Amino acid sequence: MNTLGELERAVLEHLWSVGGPVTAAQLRDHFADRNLALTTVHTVLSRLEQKDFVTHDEARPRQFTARSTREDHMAGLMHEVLGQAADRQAVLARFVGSVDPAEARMLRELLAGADDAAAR
Amino acid sequence: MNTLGELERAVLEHLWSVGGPVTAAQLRDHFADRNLALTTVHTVLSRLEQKDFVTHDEARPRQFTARSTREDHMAGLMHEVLGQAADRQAVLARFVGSVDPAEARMLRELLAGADDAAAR
DNA sequence: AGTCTTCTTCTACGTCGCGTAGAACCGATC
DNA sequence: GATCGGTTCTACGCGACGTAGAAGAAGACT
Repeated sequence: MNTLGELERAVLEHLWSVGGPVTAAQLRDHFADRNLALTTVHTVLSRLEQKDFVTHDEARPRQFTARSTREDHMAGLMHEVLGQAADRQAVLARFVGSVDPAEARMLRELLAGADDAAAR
Repeated sequence: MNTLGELERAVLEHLWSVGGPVTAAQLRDHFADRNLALTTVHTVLSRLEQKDFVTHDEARPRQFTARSTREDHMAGLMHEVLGQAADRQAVLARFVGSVDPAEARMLRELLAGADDAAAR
């Protein structure tokens, strides 16, 4: 399963919110409060790369980018959890049983749309 | 977030599948292939207790029980993931966008029911 | 009651992942 | 080719987890 450390998560989060490519120096500056050494940022980035969350180009100041969007990642995590369940339906039932009403309505609409698409 | 080790997970899994109370000795026997010492099982159980996944009674050979069901636990995990998302709706959209049709239909029914209940 | 047996708790060690960074190395620029 | 910023290598400390021996407690047996 997914297992990211605190800093790893924070870095990935920043890559997501920026959306585009980011250099190690920019990351260090973004986390100025933590007073990180540049090499620390590089270490974290390379670990994120090993875990396939991040890629970098070959430009001289390396540009790092998140592989997937935050939303896809999280939806993926949810599917990962669900995938480990023996009784998927039971889990889904508990899950939707405790989403708030506004989100429930949104889910219904989304599901109705999916149905239309499937029917066509 | 939730972070369980391999053995911790396996033990919890067994408690879930048994459903009822289980002794440390029974657990050791269930994992006979691993050749675990009883104390190892106890350590794992006490760590699971610290993490609030397990309780035990005061009977002489202690009886250990999982606090929540597997389904509730997993639904809870899904909510935990969702709870960390800035844009919950976007995540939900991706999520339901990739459930298989049968499960989508089930979800629609469940959500319709929830709506009825909320409307009353 | 005193001891034997069994179960439980305490303490500890090895390993691994992560935060952290110095040291060494590489590529461009003056 | 010396210098300077950027990159990779190597490593250390710490906390979590698998693992279990040693010590302690609660009954059982005589």
